Amino acid sequence: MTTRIAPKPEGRVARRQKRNRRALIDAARRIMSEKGIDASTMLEIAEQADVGAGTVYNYFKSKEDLAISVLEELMHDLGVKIDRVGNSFEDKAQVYAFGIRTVIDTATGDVRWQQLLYRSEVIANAMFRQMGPFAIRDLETATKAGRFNVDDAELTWKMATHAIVGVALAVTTGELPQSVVDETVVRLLCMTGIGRAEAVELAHRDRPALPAT
Amino acid sequence: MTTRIAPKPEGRVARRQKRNRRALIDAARRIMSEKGIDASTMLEIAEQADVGAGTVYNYFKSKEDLAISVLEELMHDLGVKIDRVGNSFEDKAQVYAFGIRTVIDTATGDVRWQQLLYRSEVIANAMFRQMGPFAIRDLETATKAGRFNVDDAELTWKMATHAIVGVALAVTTGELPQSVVDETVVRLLCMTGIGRAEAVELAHRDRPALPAT
DNA sequence: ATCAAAAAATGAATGTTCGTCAAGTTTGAA
DNA sequence: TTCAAACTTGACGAACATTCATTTTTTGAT
Repeated sequence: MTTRIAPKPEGRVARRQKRNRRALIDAARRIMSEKGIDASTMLEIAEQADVGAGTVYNYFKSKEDLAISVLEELMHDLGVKIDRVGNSFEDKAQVYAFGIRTVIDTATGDVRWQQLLYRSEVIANAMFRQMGPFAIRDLETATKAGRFNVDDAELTWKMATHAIVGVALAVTTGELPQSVVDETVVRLLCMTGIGRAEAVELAHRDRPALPAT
Repeated sequence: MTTRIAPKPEGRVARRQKRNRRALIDAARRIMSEKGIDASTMLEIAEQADVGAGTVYNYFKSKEDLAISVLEELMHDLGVKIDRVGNSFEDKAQVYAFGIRTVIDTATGDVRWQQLLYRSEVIANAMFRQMGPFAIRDLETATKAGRFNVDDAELTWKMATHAIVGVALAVTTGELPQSVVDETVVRLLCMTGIGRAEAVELAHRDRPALPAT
């Protein structure tokens, strides 16, 4: 006889807060993707999310903090999606190859990413943290299987994220042509200590499409 | 009998402009190195350079533009200095290895660089442009000599600059220990298509010190 | 159901900084 | 000396991130 009505595992407040947080991240992503992080204003984001200007600061410490949340979510989602597909490969080296290939394709192809690349260190860091667990695991697995030669997977992944963002930015600005993507994958694979010939072979295997957004 | 006094190849204006430009870049470098690019104000830079606030904009289109000039000069100077020493090596692969090693050591060791790393894409781009002529030439020379296997040196260098800045930033923030520098050089050499064993050997050869600043 | 205290939301106000501009100064040629 | 062009200046406007006093909503005790 403690309670007759169903227990409330989550109050109205919690729900509203979840809604607000979600609305803010969605609004920020839309606006920041369109105009770039710096050119986006907190007021516009708040309006788009339908909350007061001050409310944003109940949820995020600063504009930078909000941008980081946006980027981390973007990276997290892509990481999970890649991981689901990638696990189907037999060759463990191919798992990593598929992952970096897909990230680069997304970074250079998805308009939602392009404006975000201008804050390289922020996006690279988000990529490092959110996709790192998968990428580092793949590097280590492939090394144990004798395919790669990587003893500091964390460092290798750190280098890879920054290189990926750098190339994606150069492609986006037109400084480098889209066609460098292939060679970028090859170079990143070379970084794992396999020779170039093997890297080329690995980079050119057929790969499945990602499930749609 | 045209002029008796020494010819004036350069008027007072030109001299003042040279002084002002120099003073501005020096002031900007000092202040930006200390507080970071974003936290530096144009007013403080102008005062430090002893010119009016508006004058800065006669020399630089914007704060960003001034920061780029600072970084390009920093990169240019280091590039030239490295190039002078590097040319003494017989092994062409060693020239490139020495170059990237020195850049990383400087980036992680010189306090004047540390605050600047937070604008990764700007500093990586300055590095790409100013040291690119040397680095790309070295990559191509070593490839022709059969030491490296690089057919798109520009891309390889683009990736290297971003990776270097990324690692340097991680070391600066304490996210990665200083000791990763060795392995970073090895990975960057791997990127050139030589195998890992050779990269390790190349990275660990003795190297001469740079002449002091 | 009522109410007071706590939590959250609000948007007007604050403070900072970039970049502009009208007014003043310097330059060097005539 | 005179003058127009080029340069310098610092006060100012506009934009924006963040703060904070107030108002609104929620909570839980009675």
